[in-house]
Amino acid sequence: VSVVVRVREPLSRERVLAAAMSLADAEGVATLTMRRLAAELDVEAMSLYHHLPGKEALLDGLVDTVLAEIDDAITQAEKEEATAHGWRSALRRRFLTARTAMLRHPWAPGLIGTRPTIPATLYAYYDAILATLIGAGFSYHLAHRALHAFGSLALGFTQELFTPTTAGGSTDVNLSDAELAAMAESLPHLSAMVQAELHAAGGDTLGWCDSQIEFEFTLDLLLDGLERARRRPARP
Amino acid sequence: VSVVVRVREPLSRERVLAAAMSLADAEGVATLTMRRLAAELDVEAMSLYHHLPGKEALLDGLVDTVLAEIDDAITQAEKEEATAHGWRSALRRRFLTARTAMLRHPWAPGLIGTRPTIPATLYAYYDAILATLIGAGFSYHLAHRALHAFGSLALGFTQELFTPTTAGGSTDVNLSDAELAAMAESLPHLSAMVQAELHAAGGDTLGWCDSQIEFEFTLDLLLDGLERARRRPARP
DNA sequence: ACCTGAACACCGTTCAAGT
DNA sequence: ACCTGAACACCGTTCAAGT
Repeated sequence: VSVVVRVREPLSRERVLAAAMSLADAEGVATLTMRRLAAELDVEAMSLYHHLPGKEALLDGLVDTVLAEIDDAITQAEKEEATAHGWRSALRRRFLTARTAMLRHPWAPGLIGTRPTIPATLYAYYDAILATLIGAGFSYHLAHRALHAFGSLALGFTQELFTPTTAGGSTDVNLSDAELAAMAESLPHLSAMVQAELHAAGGDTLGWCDSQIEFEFTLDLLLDGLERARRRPARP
Repeated sequence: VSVVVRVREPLSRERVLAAAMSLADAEGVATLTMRRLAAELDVEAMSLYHHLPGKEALLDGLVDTVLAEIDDAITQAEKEEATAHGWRSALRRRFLTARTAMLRHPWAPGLIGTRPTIPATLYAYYDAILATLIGAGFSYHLAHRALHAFGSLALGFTQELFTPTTAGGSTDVNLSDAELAAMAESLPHLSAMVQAELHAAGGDTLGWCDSQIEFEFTLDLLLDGLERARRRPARP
């Protein structure tokens, strides 16, 4: 008899991280358990511990991988080209590039926000931002404040509290007339705003709360403010 | 024989939430398990389910409680007084008030950020912000963008990625000369910034990364930008 | 009605044992 | 060396049973 032997590729830190990455992308970071991840790799949960110290290390590894992805996306050519157009467009470009990576991995912001220690990669990332600011004549003091002001925007995401995707009287939401009336009474401005914006968007629900446009608006607000602060050299 | 009977106060949703609140404040939201919370109340874990449908409801309840705390702190008198001084100082006051509540409950930002559904209380909170903006002549469109731009600032917290509290060569950090040199080489701008800022603060580590000042700086940056956008009525 | 013990289906992780 | 089974100490939650 002839026997086909399916040789399993040996496990490795890289293979484990890659599997964790696609599992998180596909089914969310909540489903990422050691047992489930092991099953995905056709292995027992305990085998993972030979390549990673534990789950915390796994999560740290995921964050590092995403940060590396961002850095890869910001190619040298891009950096130089953008720098030629000034610090403002250089950072704008950088943050928007980071954002595309974050959109690929929707779980990353939450993970980055809850990690107990700052990943070492992040320091290099901020050093690069600082290089741009200092090179443009920012004082260390103002550059420092700029870093804080950017906050999570520097990594391409925002902490959105207000996503009233289904709060309005749009067609795809089933609210009774009574409910709509109650909402118009208890939340008059919110209701009016949703109506006005939906009307302006021509009933196009996609135009309502376009996160890309909102992101760029907020970013430009900050960049403009910093540019003004930069030209007003006296410290407050 | 005389018998002293210690009558236990009966459980209630309020008592459970209050206990959860103080447990989270004292030991962090991570230690908040149904079993641990029950033990704190001198009761079995399963008793909690008579007053709350489950753990998700418990967490939702915690968020609602914090939001109610913020709303209580923004008294009517404050609102009116602040409104008399314009939308800018009204919102500034509101967001700084929210911040004090968040400082009392450091776990709240993380919880609010990860809750799957938006708490109903939040809609009322945003309706009040909108009332201020619209009353000041904001268009619904610009007001909408303002809400997104505020993001978590409206609830008094920021997603801080960069907290180099111990990254510098400060006295309370034990870095060898070799490590310092390595850092100065790999992270030149970050090192220089930390040095410059520590020197400017006169070696006062407290003056370095004062989160209150950083918060107000970012907030003013946004408020100034929105004020300029308000006076430039044409939509971009 | 309110509270409870035992049990179920999960976690991350340890450890001794396999090859 | 790399992988594994069984076990431990936890989770949230269900359910039948107590009072």
